Amino acid sequence: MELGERKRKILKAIVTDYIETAEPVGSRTIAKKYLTDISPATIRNEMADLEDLGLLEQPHTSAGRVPSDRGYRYYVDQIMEIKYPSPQEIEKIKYMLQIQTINELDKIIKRTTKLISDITKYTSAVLTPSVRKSSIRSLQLIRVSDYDIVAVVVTDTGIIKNVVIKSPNAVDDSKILKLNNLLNEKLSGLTINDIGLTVISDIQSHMREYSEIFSAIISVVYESLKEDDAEVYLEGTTNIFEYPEYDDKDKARTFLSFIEDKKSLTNIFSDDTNKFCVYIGCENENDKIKDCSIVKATYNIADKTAGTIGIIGPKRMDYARVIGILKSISNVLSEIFEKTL
Amino acid sequence: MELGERKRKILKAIVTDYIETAEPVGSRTIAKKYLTDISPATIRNEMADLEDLGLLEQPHTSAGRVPSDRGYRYYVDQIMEIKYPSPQEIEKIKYMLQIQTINELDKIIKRTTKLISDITKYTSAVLTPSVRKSSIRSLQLIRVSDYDIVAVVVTDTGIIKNVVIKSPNAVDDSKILKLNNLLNEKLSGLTINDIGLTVISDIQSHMREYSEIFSAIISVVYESLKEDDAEVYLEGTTNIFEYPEYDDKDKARTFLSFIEDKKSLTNIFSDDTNKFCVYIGCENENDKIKDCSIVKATYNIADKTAGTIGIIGPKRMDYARVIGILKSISNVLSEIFEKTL
DNA sequence: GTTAGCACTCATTACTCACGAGTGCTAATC
DNA sequence: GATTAGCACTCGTGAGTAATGAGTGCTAAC
Repeated sequence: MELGERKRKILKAIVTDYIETAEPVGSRTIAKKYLTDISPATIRNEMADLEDLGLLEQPHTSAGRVPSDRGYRYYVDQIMEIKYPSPQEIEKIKYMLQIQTINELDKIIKRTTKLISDITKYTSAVLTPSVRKSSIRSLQLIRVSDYDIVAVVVTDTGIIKNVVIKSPNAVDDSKILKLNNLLNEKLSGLTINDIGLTVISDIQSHMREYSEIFSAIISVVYESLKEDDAEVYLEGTTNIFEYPEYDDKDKARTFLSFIEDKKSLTNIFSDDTNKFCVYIGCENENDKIKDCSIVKATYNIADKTAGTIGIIGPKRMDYARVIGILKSISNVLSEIFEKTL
Repeated sequence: MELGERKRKILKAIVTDYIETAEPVGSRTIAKKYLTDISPATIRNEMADLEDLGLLEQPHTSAGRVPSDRGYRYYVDQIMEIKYPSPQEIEKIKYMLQIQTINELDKIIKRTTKLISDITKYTSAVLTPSVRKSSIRSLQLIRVSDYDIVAVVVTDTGIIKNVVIKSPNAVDDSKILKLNNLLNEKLSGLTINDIGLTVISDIQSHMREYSEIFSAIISVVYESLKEDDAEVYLEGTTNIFEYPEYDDKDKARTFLSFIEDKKSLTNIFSDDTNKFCVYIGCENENDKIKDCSIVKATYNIADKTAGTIGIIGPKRMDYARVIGILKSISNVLSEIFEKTL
């Protein structure tokens, strides 16, 4: 859709003002604050056009205009200029994410989640990397007691996963060692999806003597790695109370109950077909967040897409700023995780 | 405080009715629903007495009475009879907690959290066991690359913890093996608090040749185990919207922002001096939850107090039922965890 | 094409008033 | 002396009304 220069300016003014004030913006406000050289009447005409185009909406006859979902979309795609954090701010972000002594993957991701919600003042969500999409770097069996084995899987993305295995018959250290070496040799480098029947039966043929223990191990390990284990961390869930759109109890409730449902949240954030993505209002599939917007970006571990960071908030969101922040933090994270482990 | 039989009955009626209806209860209601043989006027006199004793409160002159914090306390301590789930229900709980194929500690605890909030309709919080209070059962080093080691610590309470260690100089499998054996021998059976300078220097004396690697390992492992790693799982946070006391936006917000602050939550729930505990309203130290109640109970792993389960909700809470449920679930959990790993 | 003027719409707020639930007190009753 | 009926009083709640003002669309003039 091609828009004249003046219409663009008016749309921009409306979005900007509405993001700031949360009040429908009228023609007079625009003429006074944004476009001092045109009269309110002209602006009214233009606004009527923009409404006909579906970019603006009127809550009721005697109110000003509010951007529609399509209006926000046009603003995001065609008008807005991304506001990136300054180099100093980015340095500060880097510093904040690595400030502690213990800098495990998990800790950094948790810190990132908190940081995003602190900076943006929206609710942040971060998806941890999943074992499923990673390949196995090392698999180690630890004998805890005669019948208890712990399998530790380390992936190329730096995830460490533990699986407890109850062995059907007693194991000793030498058995464990043999199994260990074999499994490691056969499985390392493979992703979960690579582990099929051929691989399993290949290992099995080398392991005739311990077949019972082996099948106990392989089934539990496989089961545990197969399940989608990506988790969503959330922070700043109560930030929504800062925004008048959630003054209404039911609105707040709907939002929070959506947030509480980790499954659908995981679904949305595990889709990493795009490095970067904005969903505005009814562009969201889930009805519960038809009046929210989601902005998300992926981050890499060892140069491979591993997880997603994002925020969720009211449609009336400072897109330019949020997008700049998320893109920057996503870069910082990928940089930190460039060499992992 | 000694109360006459009739006063006890009236207090009980008021608490019961208020818990059910959330409306201040008047003398007429009591005379009609609970104590049909006394007249409203008599009940009014008794209620005035109970108010003088500080057990009841009046929101305003022309309203009925509401239990005060002390009123609830008296009810919980002296009047209420705990409503335990039926044996069938307890069987169902057991079943629900172990229904999945993968029954790791973590999964069971998460399921417990969800179950509690589902059954009680309040917000549930469960504290995971902490490494700090456990003793080390096995410590295993895994060599992931020349400079990367993962230490896996398994405790007697079934916690498995991973620590990533960057070695200052390259390590090979034989070094790892030696370190492994030594650390295992020296550390297993000890709690974190037991690991002092004497133990460390003892190991160090056996490890002159690898002193650099050793100190890298021991410092990171120690650091990581020392930090309080008990986590609080939450479920049913939006349940509060069911209760009219949180109709007010600020009330809901205060509650949720308290819930979001994992630190203070962990603090409250890590106190396991009592196997079972109820905090009513202003008995809570934190101002944010002065009009909430908390009920909590500890659970055991391998016959040792390991964590806490609990709920948090409005003071107007079905104490008899909640207490029965939590005590039962705590027992079920301890039973499941009797033999761990 | 732009703008001033004006009638019209409609959410918001303040105000009033009747209603009713519940109390405390007094006097009569058991 | 304890219990109860009767009654005046309090106070939150909800309905109804009117004034206010922000903002619009339309028309006619510039």
